[in-house]
Amino acid sequence: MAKKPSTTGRGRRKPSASRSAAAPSAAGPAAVPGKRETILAAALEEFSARGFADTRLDDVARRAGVAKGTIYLYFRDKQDLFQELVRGMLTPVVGNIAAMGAADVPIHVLGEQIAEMFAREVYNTHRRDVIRLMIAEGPRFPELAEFYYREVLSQVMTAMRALLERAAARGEVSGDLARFPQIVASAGVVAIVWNGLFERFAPLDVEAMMKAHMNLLFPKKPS
Amino acid sequence: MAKKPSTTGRGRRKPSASRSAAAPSAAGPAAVPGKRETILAAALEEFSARGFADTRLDDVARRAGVAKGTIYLYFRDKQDLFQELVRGMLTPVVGNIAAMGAADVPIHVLGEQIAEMFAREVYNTHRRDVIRLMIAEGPRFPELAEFYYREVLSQVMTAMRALLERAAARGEVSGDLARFPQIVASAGVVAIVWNGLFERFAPLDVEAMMKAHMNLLFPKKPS
Amino acid sequence: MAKKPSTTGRGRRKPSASRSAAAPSAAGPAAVPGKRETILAAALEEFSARGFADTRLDDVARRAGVAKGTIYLYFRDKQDLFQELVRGMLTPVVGNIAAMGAADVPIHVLGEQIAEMFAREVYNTHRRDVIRLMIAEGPRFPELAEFYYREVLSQVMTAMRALLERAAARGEVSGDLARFPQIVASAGVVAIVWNGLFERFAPLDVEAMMKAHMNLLFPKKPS
Amino acid sequence: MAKKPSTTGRGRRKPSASRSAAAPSAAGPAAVPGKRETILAAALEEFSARGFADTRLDDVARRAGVAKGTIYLYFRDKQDLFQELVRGMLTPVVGNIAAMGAADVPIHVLGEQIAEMFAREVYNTHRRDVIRLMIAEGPRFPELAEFYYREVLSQVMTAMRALLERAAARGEVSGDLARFPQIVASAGVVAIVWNGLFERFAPLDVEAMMKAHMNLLFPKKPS
DNA sequence: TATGAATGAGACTTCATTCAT
DNA sequence: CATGAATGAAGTCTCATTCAT
Repeated sequence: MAKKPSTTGRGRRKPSASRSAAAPSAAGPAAVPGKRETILAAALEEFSARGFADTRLDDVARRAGVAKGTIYLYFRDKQDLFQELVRGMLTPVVGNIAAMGAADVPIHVLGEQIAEMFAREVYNTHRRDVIRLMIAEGPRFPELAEFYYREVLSQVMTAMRALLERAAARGEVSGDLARFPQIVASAGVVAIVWNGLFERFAPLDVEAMMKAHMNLLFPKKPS
Repeated sequence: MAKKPSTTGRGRRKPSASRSAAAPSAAGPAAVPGKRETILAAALEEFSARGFADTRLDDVARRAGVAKGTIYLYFRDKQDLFQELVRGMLTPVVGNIAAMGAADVPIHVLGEQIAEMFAREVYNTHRRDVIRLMIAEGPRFPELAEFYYREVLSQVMTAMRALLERAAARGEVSGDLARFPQIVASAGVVAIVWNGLFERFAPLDVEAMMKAHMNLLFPKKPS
Repeated sequence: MAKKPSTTGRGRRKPSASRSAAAPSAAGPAAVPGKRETILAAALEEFSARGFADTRLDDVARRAGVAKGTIYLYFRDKQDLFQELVRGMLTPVVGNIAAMGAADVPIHVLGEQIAEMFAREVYNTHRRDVIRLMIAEGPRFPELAEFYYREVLSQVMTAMRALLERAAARGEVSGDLARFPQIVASAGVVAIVWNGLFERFAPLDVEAMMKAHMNLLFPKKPS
Repeated sequence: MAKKPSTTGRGRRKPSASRSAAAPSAAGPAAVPGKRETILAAALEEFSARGFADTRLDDVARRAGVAKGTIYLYFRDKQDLFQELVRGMLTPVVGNIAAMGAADVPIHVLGEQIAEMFAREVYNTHRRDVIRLMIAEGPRFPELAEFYYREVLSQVMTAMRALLERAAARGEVSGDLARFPQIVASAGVVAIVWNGLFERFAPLDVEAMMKAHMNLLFPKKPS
């Protein structure tokens, strides 16, 4: 970051465009269909490996097999590329959770399903890397954090809360859980963070831990 | 960082010292007693606000009220400053946990104590910021992550595991918890991460959530 | 030079390439044909005037009429620029001497030819400046000195030795000269050094001195 | 070098003192008798090893066993230290040559004596290093070059010229030599330069080369 | 005299962004 | 649409010099 007014990089900052209007990321050229995706895929690799600040667009371009200038045909700037990456990766999962809340299965079954879904759809996916990025760079991208909350997390939370309230009404779980749905996901978050730092020498088995956690939160026979 | 490993330039390159021993961060000039601490405090503010890469030593210096070069009297370089900051902040808490494992109180009481201690000693402290930094920058500082694990976390884990195993032997908790002591801390971690991103518009009450979590993990009357 | 071998900073450090292969100086962008040469010419002026350490790339860039960053498109760093300059200037002369040894003229004629060639091809040329640089900075560039010896001087020496041995066999010169071909060139070297220091107030006529020297080493009528 | 006006280093330049008046180097404190010499000795080592620009006063101070500030009690600045070093080392040899011209021995004997004296008093001495420094840094120290010429070289030249003119009058040598006394010393200069660059892998036997040269210039039996 | 902590100007190098082709 | 050479602002680190003790 340079000065307060500007936002990120070091280079010349566009003297215009208040980061909201502008064209590229909104619509984008539809011409070569795969190119935007190619760039996003390359960006994912690079951002995951180095974080936002240390990723060079040169490397993204090289990895995507395009010229550096081409990136600017599809994205306003580095930050826009980053945001579009996160947005594109995380938006699709929103539906999943809402769907899970629909089925009316016992909470302890649901817990296992959630753990499995998380492992399958998120953890063993590049989405894990994106969430890691979100966690790491989020404080510096308030806009993005807010977007992420609004478009993704809040919906997940709503679905979870509904689901937990129903279970509470049935006497399956404590009402506290509905107040803090984050608790249900906490093992997953910890796994992402932990393995982000210590995987090399102290790896954590995400799914096993999540299931253990679920079993504690939702005992099978509360008899 | 900018400069490079080349070999000629005006200054002779430091004979290296593999970033660990070396003078500055080890002892440093003791002359003005508070100066090192002043710089560390300023660094904490800046790193917390902007992350590692975007923090300018110029700003650290200005905030500390010293000249830029002075920083280099006490720290080898920006990375050393960062590492010393993390090290200095987190090392002191190691003892706390070990101490808690000693007392032989019922697990559900211990849970509350842990939640309180975490809120008091970590969350409502600059240590929260340092942990946030650690989480954000850790993947790019393998050395630091390793150090942090070795000096801090592994000891916490050991103490927790011991404590949980004793409780399991007494039939107070499931044996699964001893396998994943991270679960006990997960609410705290999630709180740090969550508030790091969403505090402005969706703040999370850490202590309340941790206590709720503890009550779920360690029910008061398992009768 | 300033920056350092650290590991974090914004830019990923170049995977190194032991300062010899690597891209820039090898091929470089061929686009604008003259740009590399323009930069080298500017570098020659600046290095000649100030020496390696005191030359600012800012000045080189200004003189070449390019932006500072452009230099890094063609050369890895300041040292690479320096080395490429020396290499490019001196390599071409290698052939000259070898050619002179071919003709089988009396040694005293050859001596005059060498003196003339030296004056024309080296002394009254920017090559004089490069040799001056080589002499001044060589001790700090062992690699470059070695390269220079291997690619240039050793070949010159070999040619000279052959030439002198033939003359010795014919009884034209003492065998000592073949042991120390440097002697034949010594007047030229001294001229470069002398005028480098004292030209303003005590200039030395190189060609005259070299011819005088040649006449002493190779008397016209040894009868 | 910073800007044209200033002279060398990078640090704050004294806004005053036109490098000529000022106290330190002129008289210097006489108090601790050896301290000035200690510093000069340390400076010799460092300057010889690294050249002017790359020598750090920190290292000079450390080597001399004094504090950095102490250097400024004896020398105005880095350049003054350098100049005093060169001056102090070379001034003493002035007398030697003048003395040699006095004795009226045959020129070929004198030649051998000069070669021996050079090897003994200069080459196998730190004076070699100083001359190397003079050659390397001279172009950047016009004043020093001038001083060196005025105080040392010109006298050597005068003595040599006289000596050679007498020999020429006696018919021992060509009159050309008196025009270019530098020729007599050229082998010595070349040796210093050559070994400065290539000693590691192609060392040159100075004394042998000088004697060979002398024998060529002053044949033993011109009968 | 001597010290050595502190200063801060300076220079190298990087890389986001632009724009002529 | 695409390219990639060129730009130049920015930031880290160095070290000559000062000055309070």
